[in-house]
Amino acid sequence: MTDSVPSERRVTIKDVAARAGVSTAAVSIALHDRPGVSASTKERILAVARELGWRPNLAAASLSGGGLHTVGLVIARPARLLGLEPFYMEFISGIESVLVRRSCSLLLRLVDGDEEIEVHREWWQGGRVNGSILVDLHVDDPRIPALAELGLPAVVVGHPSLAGPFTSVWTEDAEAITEAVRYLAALGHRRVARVSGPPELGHSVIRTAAFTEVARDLGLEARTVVADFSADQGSRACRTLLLSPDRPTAIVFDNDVMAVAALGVAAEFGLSVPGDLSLLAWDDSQLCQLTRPTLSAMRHDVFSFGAQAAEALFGVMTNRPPVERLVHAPSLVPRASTAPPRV
Amino acid sequence: MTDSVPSERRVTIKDVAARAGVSTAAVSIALHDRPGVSASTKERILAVARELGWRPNLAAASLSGGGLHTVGLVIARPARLLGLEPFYMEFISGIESVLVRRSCSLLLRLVDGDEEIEVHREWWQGGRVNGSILVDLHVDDPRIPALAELGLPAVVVGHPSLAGPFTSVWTEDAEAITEAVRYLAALGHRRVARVSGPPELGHSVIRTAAFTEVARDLGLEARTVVADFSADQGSRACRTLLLSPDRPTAIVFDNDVMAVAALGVAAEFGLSVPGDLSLLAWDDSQLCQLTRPTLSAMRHDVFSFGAQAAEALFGVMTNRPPVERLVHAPSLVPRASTAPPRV
DNA sequence: GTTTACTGGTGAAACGTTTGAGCTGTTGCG
DNA sequence: CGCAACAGCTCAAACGTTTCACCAGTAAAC
Repeated sequence: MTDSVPSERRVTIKDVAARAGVSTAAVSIALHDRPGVSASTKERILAVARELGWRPNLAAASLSGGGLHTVGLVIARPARLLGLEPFYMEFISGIESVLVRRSCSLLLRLVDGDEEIEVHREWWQGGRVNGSILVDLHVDDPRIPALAELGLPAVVVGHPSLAGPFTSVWTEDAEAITEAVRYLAALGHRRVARVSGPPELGHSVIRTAAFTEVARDLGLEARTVVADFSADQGSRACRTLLLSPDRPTAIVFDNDVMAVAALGVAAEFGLSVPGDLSLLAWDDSQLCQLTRPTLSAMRHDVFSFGAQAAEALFGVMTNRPPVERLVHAPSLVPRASTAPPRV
Repeated sequence: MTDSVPSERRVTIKDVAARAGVSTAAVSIALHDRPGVSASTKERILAVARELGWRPNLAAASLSGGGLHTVGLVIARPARLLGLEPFYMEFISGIESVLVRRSCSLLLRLVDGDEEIEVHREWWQGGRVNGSILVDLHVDDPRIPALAELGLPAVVVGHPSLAGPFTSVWTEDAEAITEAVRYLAALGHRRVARVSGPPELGHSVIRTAAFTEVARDLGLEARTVVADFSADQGSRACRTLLLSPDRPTAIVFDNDVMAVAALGVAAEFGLSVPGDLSLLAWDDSQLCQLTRPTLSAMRHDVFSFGAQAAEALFGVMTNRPPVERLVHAPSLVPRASTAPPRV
């Protein structure tokens, strides 16, 4: 194959201006649909721009402070864990669905440790993002004060009580887990357990508190075992529970991957699901419908969750007053993995 | 909460220069570790930069043509499908593992239709990316000539025969599927089938050809049914196969999601896996180990695949001579879903 | 017929960095 | 001693936009 010619010089706003017989300022104005040029010249400029195949150089634009082009997302989880977890990809899809309409792109970074703040600082001070979305909110999250001081426009995914001065988007976890436990109680379960995500995460704490409270109210025996969302630790946690003297007859999981893993553990133990053991997943993805038995789950529209976060971020970036956005409460989708306990 | 002060003015190279008593040029030189300043001044400059908390403004840098900061990735699949498919997130993780070491970020875009070329054009001409990774290569892919003409540094994930002038990174699919079919034949299967991905994809074509060829060589009865990687279509394809007069005793899938779905279909039909039907997945992710029975799979290290692609891209961006990189052939991981057919 | 207001535009500075040409002072060589 | 070579540094232009102050013309108001 012949080396393709790397094409002529990049066409700039200057070229458009020259060809249209106006100044670059006029071109800029026309392209942004701002008042200052007549309708006819605007048309002419736009036509020329189209004809020449002009594309904005956003590096230049962001240097001189114009436009919103990029939002940042940093995910701080071990890379290997991310593959299986459908959550993030769906969340990202949701974000993108909003960005695309605004011709905005997503800058993504996966980090292992706590270098997240530094990444945000580089991005923001480096003029590479116009705003960021913060996920996996911790209790007393150090990112909050750090990013607030930077003046970075951001939206936090997590409960407002943890979000400091930032706009936050969250789901009503407490309510959802209450619904879940009530449901299990209604089926007749008296000993329920929960396998949670990492206790540093804000929503883990919230769910744990609500879980404990509703169980007490209903007079159930309840315990929570900590895991980290991975299949491995989910299995381990499940084994721990099943080996305990008074093993629970129902288990709620903080995501779907762990619930799927638990299905395998139940098989190991020769327990039938849902006969001997009921399982309830969280973050209902297609995963839950692929297993046999299918998994009952707390459904949560992650896609539109991401979209909401992005919308909120645009609100912040365009200086609309901050709001707290409750997306919705996950709702119970009963499938084949939950049933009354055998007596 | 009080509005946090948006912090003082951004600290620029000029501030550093002033404080260190040198010119901005000297600072730039020192920061890039280029020859032109003495060791002592360099030290001084770096110290001042650190002290002042200077961060490079990459918008400015890329305007004046310096440095490699961003690589682009466009994924063109329906957003909803992306959630479940572990492939991309793992692939992205692999890319990131390389980028991070070079302080480079990933610009991501999900598109629905064929607007991908336009996105690349905007990114490249807009000075937002220094190079891109192309995935899901089609036969006669229109992106190849378009991007070649742009002069965009890129790496193609797919077979070199489809990559035009670009460096390509690929896995030896033909070899792998040959291994898979040989394995099934060795187990005693005489009627094998395959559920493929979309036929537009380059690797679908390659796999189909190889599958047909090896089956003929081995004297097997073979057929391929087309699907699109989704659980839904995977199930449908599987049903089609199981309803056919001479139903196959073994099925190979082009990804893992469809194989998992097939497990459910087998259950519907009252067929035991692997007794009545052997299933073999592709792109072995943790998903394959979560099911009961666990799924035999063609393992493929997607993470390092992504890493390789990123490495290759850096090669291209730094003008190292183009090479074709074979990552490796997927290898068979036998688990519980494959066995000799019941007679 | 002068002032006022507005429309439609221009010119130039600014954003923060890189880079190549040029300048200075010291050292080495003949 | 005179000149070349070089290290170490400075100057200023350039990258492509945006924006703000300003100006010319025209129309409306008085």
